[in-house]
Amino acid sequence: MTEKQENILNAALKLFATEGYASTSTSKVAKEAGVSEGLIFRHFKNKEGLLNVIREKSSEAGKAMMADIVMTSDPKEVIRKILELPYYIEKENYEMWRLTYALKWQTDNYDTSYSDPVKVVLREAFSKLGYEDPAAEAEIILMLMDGAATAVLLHEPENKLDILMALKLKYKL
Amino acid sequence: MTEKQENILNAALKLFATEGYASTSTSKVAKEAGVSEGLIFRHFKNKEGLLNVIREKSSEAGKAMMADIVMTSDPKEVIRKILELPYYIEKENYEMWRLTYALKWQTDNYDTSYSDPVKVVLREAFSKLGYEDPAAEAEIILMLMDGAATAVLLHEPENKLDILMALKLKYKL
DNA sequence: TTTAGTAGTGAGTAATCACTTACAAATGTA
DNA sequence: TACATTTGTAAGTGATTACTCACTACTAAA
Repeated sequence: MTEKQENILNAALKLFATEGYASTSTSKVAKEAGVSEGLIFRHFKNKEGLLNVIREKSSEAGKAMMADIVMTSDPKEVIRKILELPYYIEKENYEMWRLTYALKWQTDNYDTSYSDPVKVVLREAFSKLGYEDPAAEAEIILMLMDGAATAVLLHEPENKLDILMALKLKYKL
Repeated sequence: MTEKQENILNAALKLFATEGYASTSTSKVAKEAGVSEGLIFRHFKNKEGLLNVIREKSSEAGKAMMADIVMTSDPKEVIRKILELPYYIEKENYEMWRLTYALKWQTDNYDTSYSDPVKVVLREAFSKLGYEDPAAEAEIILMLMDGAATAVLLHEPENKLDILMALKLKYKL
């Protein structure tokens, strides 16, 4: 991965995340990256290829975060880690997550590859804890995580820590 | 509102919701609506004007749904109604909500005008019920609603009713 | 019946789109 | 050094974009 390739990827991530994939032109990406427009096509074949590389990187980052959770055996620990995820997104990864969440609403684009294994682990966790409907509880936790991530990414509530505390209390963590 | 105007609005809503605002051309909207492209600009000035009319209609629909909740006095009833919202979205309104949720991720576009009053009512409700941190609880309910709506709109979980039941149980409704 | 305003169209417009091509510069490799 | 490959650019390409313009058809009031 050369320096200019990374410049292109960084510029594309920034622009796709803030202005949207469809409304970001390849010429704008090139200008932001400080390279000629043709270089984008040399390295990434086409605009979608560029998006796919970014998506793949994001997907890997997501899987890495989930991998730790999937290996956790203590059920309360599993739930705690998932609830904490949105509140420990690092500033430098905001754009990546914004883009990921925005792309969810594109028609073709629904990927369960790294939420499915978590769902399984969650069901086991709630089962161990004696909850009545572990499948429903797993779904609820994921909804909660999704809603929390959306809130953090879009309007960053000022009582973040209070919310997380109240959440933990709910699950007696 | 003439018939052709409504045709344009319906076509635009459908296409904006399924393919995205930026990647839907005015010519595509015109074709879908069965009118000349020029008519769109006669009636709605420009592409953004067309979107704004749709947005305004959606916003009114949203406010109407919230109005009932804001006037409810019984605290448990307030919470129940909000949690139920995503599970009673009518099929005919799916496109409207999909578009609303997708547009949230557009930069300029964060509108709290009809979630703010609900937040106030929720805080009161949790306060009345003796919860320790009503502000955080209100935020959590809204996150839950948001996550549930996202789930329903994007992948329509097959255990919808179980989830809703488990949710109600959590708040002793 | 004249007049005026609105509804509607089809053929334009310049600008921008994603992408290609021809070629030069840099880099590796024998 | 000689040669092959990769990296990079500038100037294109046709297609599509949002939008305009000149015009006709229709409706309603004076």
